[in-house]
Amino acid sequence: MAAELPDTTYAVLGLIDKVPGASGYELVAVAGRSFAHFWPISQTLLYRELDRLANLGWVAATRVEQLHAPSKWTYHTTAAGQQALAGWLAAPTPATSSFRSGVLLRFFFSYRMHPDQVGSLLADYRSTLQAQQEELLMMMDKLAAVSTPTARAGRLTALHGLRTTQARLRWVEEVEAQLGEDDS
Amino acid sequence: MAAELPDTTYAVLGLIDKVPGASGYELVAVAGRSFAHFWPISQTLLYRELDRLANLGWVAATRVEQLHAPSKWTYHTTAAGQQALAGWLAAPTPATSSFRSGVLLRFFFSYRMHPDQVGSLLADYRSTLQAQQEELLMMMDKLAAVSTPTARAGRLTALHGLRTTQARLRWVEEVEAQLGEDDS
DNA sequence: GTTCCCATGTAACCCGTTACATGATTTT
DNA sequence: AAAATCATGTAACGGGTTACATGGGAAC
Repeated sequence: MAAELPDTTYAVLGLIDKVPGASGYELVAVAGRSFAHFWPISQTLLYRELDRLANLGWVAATRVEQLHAPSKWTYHTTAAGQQALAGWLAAPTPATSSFRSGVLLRFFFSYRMHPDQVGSLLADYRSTLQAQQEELLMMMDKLAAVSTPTARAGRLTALHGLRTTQARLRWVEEVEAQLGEDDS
Repeated sequence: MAAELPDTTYAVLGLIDKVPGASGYELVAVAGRSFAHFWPISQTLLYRELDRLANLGWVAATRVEQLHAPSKWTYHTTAAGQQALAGWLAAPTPATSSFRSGVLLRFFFSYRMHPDQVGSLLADYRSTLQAQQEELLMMMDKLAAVSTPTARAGRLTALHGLRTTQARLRWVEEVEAQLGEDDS
């Protein structure tokens, strides 16, 4: 019986299924632009998964020579790969979700900080959230122009991030208001 | 120059500073009840950090014999440990935050699923979110009764989780409504 | 008398990261 | 001449996980 594979393997498999004929280099870029917000993958890891998928026979690699750029490997899913992807999608989701926030961890110990340190912690958090928000808005804008099922799925995951980010921005304001009361 | 320590080390250090005289076993329980929502720590890892902190001289361990239970080690921060904690809190936060969601990853590939598979994916997601919400509400309720700075900090981090969870619940409804339109 | 709570630990694994290497081609 | 893009890879590390071991006292 085969050992269970990490979700990351299926993430890369799904990407190749979505963008057939792409090189590893291109897949890294696509991953960074698409699901990086809820499933980040580093370049090294993606290449490792490419190896694994090829060994499993789930993707096939083709060498492509280029004139104005170095040669590259391109990938596409095999029938077995598409079946594996479908099986993974059909299986019950084990609710694998992880969240770690350095900001919240520090805020949890904020009673050991000077009040203005707490202020700048929140201010920094707000600006990262705002940057995130703009990025997500741009992504959704770009996807709104396309009316394919894949674009819609991407747009809705971006919306998930946007709603999350907006709620957290409101939280920052809520907390700042509450802390402001005590300082006066 | 000392290698940089992971945030987890400071998380445990902060916990001991917050709950002095606790045993490793108790700290595991406290960590699970307090910052597990944004900084989960497994039992094994926490014990490893306890070792590290003792070796650093940031916490001191005391053996305590018990009559009706096995002997235990209890921990409290040293002056050096408190200084290290303060230094960590004062340093600029490198925005270490990571988020990985198995649900979103699958939803991103939902165009390869049957419509009712998407439906149950969302339904499952909703119930985990609702369970999370109730847990956070209970936590906030319990902390609202206490009016110490540490309780307030804990309550506000719980509020962060609550706002996040609520936004995601609204996202589920938003998405379900949008998918419902197409099925009819 | 089995199961739960207290209490600490070992072993093994591997996912994911950072840093670095290489080399050609194209743009500035 | 330098920097950016394309393209793939190696090496080393470590943080975090799961599974398991142990053992006594308490509770049901």
